[in-house]
Amino acid sequence: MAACQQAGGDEREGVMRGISKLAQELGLSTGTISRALNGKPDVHEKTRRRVLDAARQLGYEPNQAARALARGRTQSVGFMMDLDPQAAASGDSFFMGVFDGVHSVLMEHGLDLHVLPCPSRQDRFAYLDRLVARRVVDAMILSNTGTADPRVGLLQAAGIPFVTFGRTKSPKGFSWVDLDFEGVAESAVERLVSLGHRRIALTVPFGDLNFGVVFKTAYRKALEKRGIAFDPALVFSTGLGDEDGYYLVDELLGGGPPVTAVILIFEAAAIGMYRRLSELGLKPGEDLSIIGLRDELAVRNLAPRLTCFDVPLHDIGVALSEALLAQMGLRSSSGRSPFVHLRVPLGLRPGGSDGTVRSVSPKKR
Amino acid sequence: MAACQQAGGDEREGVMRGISKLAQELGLSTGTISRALNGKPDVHEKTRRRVLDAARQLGYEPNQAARALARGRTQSVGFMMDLDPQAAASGDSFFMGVFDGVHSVLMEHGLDLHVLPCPSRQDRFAYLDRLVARRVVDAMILSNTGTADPRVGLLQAAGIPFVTFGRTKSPKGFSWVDLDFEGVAESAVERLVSLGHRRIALTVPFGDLNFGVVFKTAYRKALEKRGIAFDPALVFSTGLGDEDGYYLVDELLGGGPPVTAVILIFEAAAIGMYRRLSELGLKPGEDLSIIGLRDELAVRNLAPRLTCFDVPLHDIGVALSEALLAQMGLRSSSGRSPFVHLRVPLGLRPGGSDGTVRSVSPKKR
DNA sequence: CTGAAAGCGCTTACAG
DNA sequence: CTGAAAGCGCTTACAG
Repeated sequence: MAACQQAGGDEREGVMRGISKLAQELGLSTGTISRALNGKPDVHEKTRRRVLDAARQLGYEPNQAARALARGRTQSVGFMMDLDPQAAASGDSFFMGVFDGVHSVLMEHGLDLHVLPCPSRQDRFAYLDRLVARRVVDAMILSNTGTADPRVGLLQAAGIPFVTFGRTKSPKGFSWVDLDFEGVAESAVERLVSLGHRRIALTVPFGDLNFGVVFKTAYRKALEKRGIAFDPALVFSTGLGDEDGYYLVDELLGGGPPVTAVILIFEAAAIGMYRRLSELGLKPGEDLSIIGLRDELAVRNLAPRLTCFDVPLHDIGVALSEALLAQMGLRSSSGRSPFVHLRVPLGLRPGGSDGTVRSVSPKKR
Repeated sequence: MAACQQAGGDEREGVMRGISKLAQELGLSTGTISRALNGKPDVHEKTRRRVLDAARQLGYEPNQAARALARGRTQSVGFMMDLDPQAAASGDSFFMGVFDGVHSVLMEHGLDLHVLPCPSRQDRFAYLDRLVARRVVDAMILSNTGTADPRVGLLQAAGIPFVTFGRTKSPKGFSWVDLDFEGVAESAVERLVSLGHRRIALTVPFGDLNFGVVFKTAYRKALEKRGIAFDPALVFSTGLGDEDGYYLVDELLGGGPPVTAVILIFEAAAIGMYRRLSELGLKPGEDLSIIGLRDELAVRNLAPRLTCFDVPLHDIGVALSEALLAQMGLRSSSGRSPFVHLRVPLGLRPGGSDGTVRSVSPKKR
């Protein structure tokens, strides 16, 4: 039956791919197909319907690479996430909720979200540089911003729309969304001072993360506003783990005039603190007041319950993508400035881990 | 000097982009540039060096879309992750470690990793279908496999190399890596039985996740092997939250002959269980023995320490990408079968949450 | 060893 | 309203 040469429509079908197959099938040019599919106005309604029907039936979707090349944009947004091994180990689900929020907004604009995980052993700048040079995405969301984050300049120079989740030292000239560390510091200090505390410690992250600086500055301002001198000796760096809190307790209580309260940047430390306090026969909320940052599963079973803050992850994601859309020119920026600078307020969730001050007499170890 | 037509190097530079700019700069054809950059053998070593130097200096990276279109592959791998709001809320950092492992292997083969988060409100099949049809990535890693997961058939039909993190009901014809739930069930049951327990409950996830079925089957087998009849009334479905454990306690103790031990699929439930037991004046490890699945931060501060298992996230990532490389033909499959079926063993971490059985007389509520 | 040319699968002015 | 054609920025047989 079959001739030795491939001939006729059937055999050819296998050869044509993508839009040209559709075109052949419908007896239309690829240009018309493209216009119909992309909702261009100058297509006969009947033609458009035929095209749409056929496309659905054949499961046709335009090839991403071809479309991106022709259009000069990929229609996708990258979210760069650090694969910090410490973060990975510490039950940090911070981003899942954010992604969901980002996605919900991007979808409406036909944009895809690609999470681009930067391996722990790789340089963040180099990783981003390569992505940008290759034009893998049209726009970027950066997280974990450093105090002076060179990635910002890279993206600016490349002319890629972007928004950061977190400020940098000089937060002008680009859009960012960040947690309202100022508000957190203010309400935590306010709460502790009103409970009678004067020696209030603070923990900040190791390394060059900008929010450590922001948090410290806000804490200092909140203290001084209430006539309490800032004491640099009361600022401690910690990691994300619970064990950081364990050792912190001795540092807090071991020195000169003991600290009576502490505000934690990484709430997981509270877990270790409770443990160590218990060993010392001391009680959180009585002998040492503790306020954590984020209410998350890992600290939710502490007794007494940890006083901390609600972080609206989904809302943060929404805010990030809306700021980004404005940068991409897909949404009119609401204000006079083209840049969004948004500090997301966190609501305090009072627990029992902070209380009125009382004289502590820790056992010297 | 300049004719009315654009002429000379300078004016043109702005116009030419990418490889042709490089070609012009060096006085070579784009073909030669391409071959030099891609390490093809038939390029003069001196030429190659010139090209490589110029590329580095100009920060040239081939445009991703153009390259993908020309080559017919994107050189990137997708990792589909569900943005389950429940998972997001429950501190699930499970994937970060896995990503890092995946990345470490893919890098060596010049492959990029794109995490493709499927929004909670979107259908997983449709989401994947679109990605595949658009040829966004060359290969896929799927997670959270359902009992009968239609995504497997989709990928098979499309001829896209893939591997799943998790089995399905019929785990033939494709590669998967999964936790060794059989080993977990066996060693948990073994441990509990040797402590004298006979009424051992099990929790499984809600919904159609395959590992629930696998876990239950393995549990049943482990029991029967020891002459203990399987009792379906002792299998409970729970979610990922700590509160699931809270209510579970009453279910376990409230019925007929009380359960003396439970094996948890989601260890966070232990948090709620400890809380509820404490309210009832009962003690984990004494009045009720508990074994959790994964050792994670959220359960690490329980006292007594929860008996559970170590999950080697990074190794899992490595295994996934190696299985995938074999599918992609980038690595010879070691065995006779082209498919990898790997159950990753988990090491037991003994804690104090399980102990010898003793008669429990819970207060009736 | 290098260049000229075709082609990857789309989109988009440009004619008609 | 539709088609023919050029072009997006690469890669890769094919000549030479």
